[in-house]
Amino acid sequence: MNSRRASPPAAGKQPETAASPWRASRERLRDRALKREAVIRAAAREFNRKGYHNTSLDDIAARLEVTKPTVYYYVTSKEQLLFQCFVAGVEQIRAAFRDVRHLEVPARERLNAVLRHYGEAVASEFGWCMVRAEDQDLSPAMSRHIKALKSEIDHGIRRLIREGVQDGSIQPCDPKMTAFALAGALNWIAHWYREDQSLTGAQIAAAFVAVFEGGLRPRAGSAAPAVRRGTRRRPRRPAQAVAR
Amino acid sequence: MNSRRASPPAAGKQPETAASPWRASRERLRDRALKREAVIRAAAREFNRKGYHNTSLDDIAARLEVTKPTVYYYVTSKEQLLFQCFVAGVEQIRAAFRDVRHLEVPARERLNAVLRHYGEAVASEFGWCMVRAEDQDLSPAMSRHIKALKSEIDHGIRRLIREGVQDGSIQPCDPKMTAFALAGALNWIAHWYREDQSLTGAQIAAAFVAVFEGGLRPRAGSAAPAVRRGTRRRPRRPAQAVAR
DNA sequence: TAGGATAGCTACCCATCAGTATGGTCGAGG
DNA sequence: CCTCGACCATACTGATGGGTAGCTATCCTA
Repeated sequence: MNSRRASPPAAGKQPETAASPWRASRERLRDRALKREAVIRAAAREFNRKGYHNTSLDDIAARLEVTKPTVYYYVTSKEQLLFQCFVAGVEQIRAAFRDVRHLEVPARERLNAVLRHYGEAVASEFGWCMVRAEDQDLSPAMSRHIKALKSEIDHGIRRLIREGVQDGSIQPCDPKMTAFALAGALNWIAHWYREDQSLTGAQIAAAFVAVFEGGLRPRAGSAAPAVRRGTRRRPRRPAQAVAR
Repeated sequence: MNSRRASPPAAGKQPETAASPWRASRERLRDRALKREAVIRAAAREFNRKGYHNTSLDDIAARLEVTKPTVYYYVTSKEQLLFQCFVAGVEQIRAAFRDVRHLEVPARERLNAVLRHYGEAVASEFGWCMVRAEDQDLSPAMSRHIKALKSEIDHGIRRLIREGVQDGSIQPCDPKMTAFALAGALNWIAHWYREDQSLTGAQIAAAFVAVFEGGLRPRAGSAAPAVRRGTRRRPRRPAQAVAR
């Protein structure tokens, strides 16, 4: 992603982008914050690939072409690493809420805008960490912190739904369940996006929003002509293909 | 830790149901399958509480008031334990597909029936394992197996969606994205159901299906009267309550 | 009542991995 | 040139936990 400082290639193996800042060994910039950020990103990528528990700090260090104590020079623990990844992801979503706060459009459109950003965040490199950071893996303090952030987002969605119901732009519904359904669908993107990147996060989010908006049941005046029955029994395939 | 053998109460702590079969010390049924099932269920419960990696086999054994080698007497590895839990959950969903196969109703109703069972399965005690069993935690062989099962379910949902579009009972849409959205929302139940069991799995699933069916956008002839604007800016709360 | 199968326990091995002690290198300032 | 501090490596510790070796107790069968 960022090949900093004019050091030619030197790292010819991993197709990963983002050459580590340490490579430019001579003119190494001594900007702590930048390196720390690189550590966080590397951790996010490894967590994303192998999961939190299957990633050792040696792995992360190796990916940066440094050693474990170097990683510990920038973060205090593995747990903090996960937490930072989580916060990085969540911050994108909080920004989405701030962005729509001042829009003078019906709540449903504000909600859709948030959901689109939400989807992009989940498909981003921090998406996995954000979605999968489990309270069980963290100290009670950090667990509380994460829950609070998640709850904030959840209630933000619920509020938009309530407002939409009030201003008539959203079908009357249970805000809590609806928020769970929407957020769940988007969160789940993190589970399959890694294996199927045929669409961008924005495209997926847009497709999801379309599904949420319209619903499954055909609308009057929509494309589908009528309730024509008939195709309800298919010819019974002999053996269910389990293939992949 | 465990006072074994005919000791009446001794374990007065956990409100958990399902007393371990070992308690009935005298007339203990020597049905391997039953005990093995108890091991699987205990594992599912512990995985559900603390996550796969944070659960040791000693934990599971302690919960059953036996020791680790006893657990290994019924399963060959921790990995297999997770796999069995996964299969137990997935089997409920496969059964749902079989059940609706012969219904003579529009595909949307068949889909809804599957989704309701799906939701119940996710909220069941195996839901967590089914949803969270990660290929990274399993051997390549089991990983492939799990992927195949997941793919089978995914394609089953897609097929119902396609059939619904054909028979006119479902709004035209992209079957793949729609299936992902539906399954994602339902899968995500496993993440919050543990902490919020105010509703049963069936109730949640029904609520979700209602959201999916109707969509967010108000329908003509529905409750919401009109597009009455007005409430779009709230009085701006002073400090966003992050509370829980 | 001997003998085998079943079922469970104690005690152990060992690989992994988070985290650390310690010491070396390099640039900057004196 | 010398020293200080920032930065990073080598090499270690300590604990956890998956998995096993081998003994023991009970029951069923003959």
